[in-house]
Amino acid sequence: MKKPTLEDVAQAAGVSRATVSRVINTPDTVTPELRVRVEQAIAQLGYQPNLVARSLASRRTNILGLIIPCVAQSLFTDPYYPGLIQSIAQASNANGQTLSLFLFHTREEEEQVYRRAIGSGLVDGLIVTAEEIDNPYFLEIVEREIPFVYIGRPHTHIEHINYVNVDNVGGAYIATDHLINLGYRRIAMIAALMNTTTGLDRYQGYCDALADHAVALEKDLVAVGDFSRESGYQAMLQLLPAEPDAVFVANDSMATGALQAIREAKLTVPGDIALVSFDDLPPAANANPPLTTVRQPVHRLGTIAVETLIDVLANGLEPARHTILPTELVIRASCGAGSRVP
Amino acid sequence: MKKPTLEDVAQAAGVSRATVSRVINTPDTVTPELRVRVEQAIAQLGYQPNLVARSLASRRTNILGLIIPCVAQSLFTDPYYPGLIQSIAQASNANGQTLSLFLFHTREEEEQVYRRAIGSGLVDGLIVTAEEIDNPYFLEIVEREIPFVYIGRPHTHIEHINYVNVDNVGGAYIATDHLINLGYRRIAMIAALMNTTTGLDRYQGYCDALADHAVALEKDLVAVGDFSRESGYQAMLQLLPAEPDAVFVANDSMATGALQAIREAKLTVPGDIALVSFDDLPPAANANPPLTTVRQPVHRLGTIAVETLIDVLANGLEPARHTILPTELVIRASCGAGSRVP
DNA sequence: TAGTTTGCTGAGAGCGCTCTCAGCACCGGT
DNA sequence: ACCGGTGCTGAGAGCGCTCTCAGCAAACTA
Repeated sequence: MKKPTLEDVAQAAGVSRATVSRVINTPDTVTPELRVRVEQAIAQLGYQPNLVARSLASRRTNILGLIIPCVAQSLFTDPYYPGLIQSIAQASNANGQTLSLFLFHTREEEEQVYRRAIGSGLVDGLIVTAEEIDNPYFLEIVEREIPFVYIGRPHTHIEHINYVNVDNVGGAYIATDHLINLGYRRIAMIAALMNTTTGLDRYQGYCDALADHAVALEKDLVAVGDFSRESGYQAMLQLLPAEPDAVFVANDSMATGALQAIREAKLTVPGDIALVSFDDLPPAANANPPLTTVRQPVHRLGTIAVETLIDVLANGLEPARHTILPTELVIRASCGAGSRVP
Repeated sequence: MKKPTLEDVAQAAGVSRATVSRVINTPDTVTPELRVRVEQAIAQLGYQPNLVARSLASRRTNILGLIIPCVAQSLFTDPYYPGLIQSIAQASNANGQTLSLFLFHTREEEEQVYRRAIGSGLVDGLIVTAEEIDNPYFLEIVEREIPFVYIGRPHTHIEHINYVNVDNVGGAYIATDHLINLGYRRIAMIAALMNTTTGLDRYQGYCDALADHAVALEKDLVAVGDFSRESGYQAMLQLLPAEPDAVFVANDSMATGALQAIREAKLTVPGDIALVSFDDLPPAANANPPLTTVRQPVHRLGTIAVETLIDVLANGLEPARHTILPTELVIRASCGAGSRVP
């Protein structure tokens, strides 16, 4: 049995195609009597509109694309992306949109995936995360004026980009500030990828806090990782000889790595070294000891990204929308607050 | 500037629409001379086919749907799904398909999401994970003969379901068998949700192994969790009074919870209690001590699911395809192998 | 009463593509 | 020279929907 079409419903109800379309899309423009007849026909035939045909005719697919370049497999190891994907999916549902996921790992995949996401008419708009700022495809999105929202902070040299981001500078500041207030002075940092704005901003906040308290920034108290647990472990190994009394780590995953390095060095947290990190994803609360960490509102990040995109779709690209979400320090055991007299 | 269409390319190249279409879809049926002319026109105009129009005409969208019911937020806490999503995305790319993600958390969302995924013509086929077996929408997929692949083992009372699964019974068997061979005798199990086939199968493997070695199955050596870390913690608490010398835990997340409960009881792993779990996701290797665990090939699971679906799409529903992937025991510290003389 | 205005409905023209089918040139076989 | 292939191409009919616009009756204004 073939799927019924608008035409079939129209015939069954003894009206025109246009009227059935109206009953579905703008019910209040149809006489109640006719509407009921059409609704019955729809129910009886089990009619469901064909979204593809609708998209072609209306030039609106109601599909949102989410682009995530899976550099360094971090999608797999860091719970940040699952949370983001989930919230974006949820927000898409709430707005009646379908979500298409564009992940890629290699350059060839990237080319192919972007081709499908851009200019094929498949998606109405795009949410882009963690893309390198000078990526040619990313620039193409901007130039072709495809409605999109960036998650993160784009480089400033491109104007009029819609984005939503968390306050990384501020979060890193309060984390470092917290350590200083607890009386620590040799505060190290395990920073992250300095070619990402996130890595840059968190380092910035650390520097700002030190400066505001007139604590000198020492070169050998800063190590750099790549957000992964393993890199946190290595960075901590590198930091240990400098004998820090506290470490601010740019994310939770690296902090768990650092924790292991400290444990293996027969030192304790926070007794010998205090730790504060960033993200507040599940590993933070589950670590031993539980991590004091800066919570970023991942869920709101996704929700607002979708809402911003919907707004752009409805009201045009101008003016550019920017949202910076506040962060919050979650105090647990690893910073030594409570066990310590400043 | 409007997007160029087939018609525009045809005019620019001085051929018919049909010929341009052929150059794009079946290039070798067109005279080289014409083909070159068309290709130049395409390049010059920057033409890209409109996928929506193509879908409507060809009745093939090349979109695959992935349905994940986010019961109990486990998508967020368990790294299983991120890995699965990633592999499915990658396999979709490799097969020139676009992936649409259908997640939902509430009943209303479920209704809405399923409506969009089924019968709207949006997707060619579906990959369904972890759905309750008596879910009405799931049954609808089966009845309407929508091409789909189930990830997991469906209940046997529905025939002709394509599925791909890991050998949960076998994996649980080798895990338990391993503990028995190491000389443990009071082997407890933290099982998982007995209304899932995964939970059931892993329990089955445990029972089988005990039976084969003539070790009695004791009621108070079995506790049940829901795959979450927290439930593993609770289950371990419940098990502790029965004084097991080893525990087989149905997944890694619960094992990390169990680890914490054991640590808090001032007992050591594997000294006082040995632990073996299931999954081999990142938390397993990163735990303290590292977990001996049964590795399931998550990546292949996703790849094969996609390939099976593509096969169904190309060659029809019959016969039903079943794939069971083998599991493998990864021996680390938590089982006490090496430190123990059986 | 005539002339608007208003409110619904149906006809029909697309949306941009695929795909069948007829048409036409050209081939070799007889 | 005739005929049945063979290989390409173009015309045109959809795919299932939206949306404009004309048409028409009822309601209002003067």
